[in-house]
Amino acid sequence: MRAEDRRELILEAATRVFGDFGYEGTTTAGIARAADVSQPYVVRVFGTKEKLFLEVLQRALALLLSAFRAALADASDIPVHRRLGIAYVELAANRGLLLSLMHAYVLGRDPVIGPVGRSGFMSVYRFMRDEAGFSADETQEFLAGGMLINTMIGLRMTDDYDSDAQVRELLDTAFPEKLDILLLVAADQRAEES
Amino acid sequence: MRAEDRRELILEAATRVFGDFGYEGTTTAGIARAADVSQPYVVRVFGTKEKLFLEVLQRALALLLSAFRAALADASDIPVHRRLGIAYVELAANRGLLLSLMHAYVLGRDPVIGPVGRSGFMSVYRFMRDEAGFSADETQEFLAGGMLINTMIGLRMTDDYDSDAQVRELLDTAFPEKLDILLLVAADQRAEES
DNA sequence: GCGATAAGTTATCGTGCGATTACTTATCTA
DNA sequence: TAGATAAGTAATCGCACGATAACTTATCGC
Repeated sequence: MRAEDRRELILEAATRVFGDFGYEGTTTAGIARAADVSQPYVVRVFGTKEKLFLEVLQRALALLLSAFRAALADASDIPVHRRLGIAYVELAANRGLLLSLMHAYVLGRDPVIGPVGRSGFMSVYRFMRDEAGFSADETQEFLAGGMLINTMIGLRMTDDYDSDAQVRELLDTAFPEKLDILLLVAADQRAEES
Repeated sequence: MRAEDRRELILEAATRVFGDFGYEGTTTAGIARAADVSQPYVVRVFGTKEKLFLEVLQRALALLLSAFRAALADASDIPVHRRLGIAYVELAANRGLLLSLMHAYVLGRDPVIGPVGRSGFMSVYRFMRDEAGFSADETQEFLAGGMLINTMIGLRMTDDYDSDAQVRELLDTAFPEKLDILLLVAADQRAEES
């Protein structure tokens, strides 16, 4: 296989594994297993685990912004707010994408990951303010909702959707639409892990 | 020193270190250094690193709920929403407390930490709904704001408060009050780390 | 003051990890 | 078709980590 294609496959696998286990909790061997290549190959292609994580973050952010721009450009009678909200939740179908970013967001202390996380987060903020035309208040509220969504995904709260009425109430409120996507992804994941 | 007091000192130190480096990123030696005891002692008191983290989480959650209950009981003309919001931000003065919880919130995949994180989060949800009298929508919005605050702390976004106007705008919006607490804690932290 | 118990430490061990080295296999081109 | 180049693997290394074992010091009741 061409190195470039293999690279992309490893990046996708790494996104899932980093999302599940976090930066420190992830091993290059785990990524290699998920990508069905040898562990040294993962290291050789990306140099170090840290560089691989940074590439995962950049790719995730690029996909996020690209999805937002598509949702913004897609003229329809649905209000922009809702269009962007739907686009965000739909990103959860790309397993590990939002979660890998979230892991970076709680590692601000790291001298390498910290600055990348901050600048990545702010590039989303800038998109909202400058491209989507949100006010500061609207942007704050949108981002807050996004962070709650990330938290629900990180906690795997959907696991308790059927068994706990209050979890159901919370998730129904936090995901006014497209909750079905999340429940489906979660079911897939549980199936894969067993 | 009495074992019970030493235990509490280690828990406080562990809260800070887990908050900074995450669960996997934290070493028992790092905690020992922060608590000024030997590494094996940390392990002996708590059994394993995992058990120590679980105790950190339980303590953090207990402090959080206790702060909320105090804010709720404290009769004043300030509306409940604002009182609870202020109480939450004030918890950031207890370094690592909110962040340790946040780290647990993105480790839902872990068979031990996952359930604890979910039940911890839901106990906050239940407080809002049952004790504070929030509606589902109000609770969702409050929690979303909380997750954004956690993210700002995790990213150490305050580091760029002075140098980036958009960061300033974001933080001023996300922290309508008591932002000063955060800026102060961040300054302390930077001083300590250098 | 002495034995027991509680509160610690130093030294060390096994292991899992990221990374390196040396090797192998396939593909393309002169 | 030889030989170069790209795409991979197997074997291994050094080390940092969590945990254990063995030892030391202080405190307190008798």
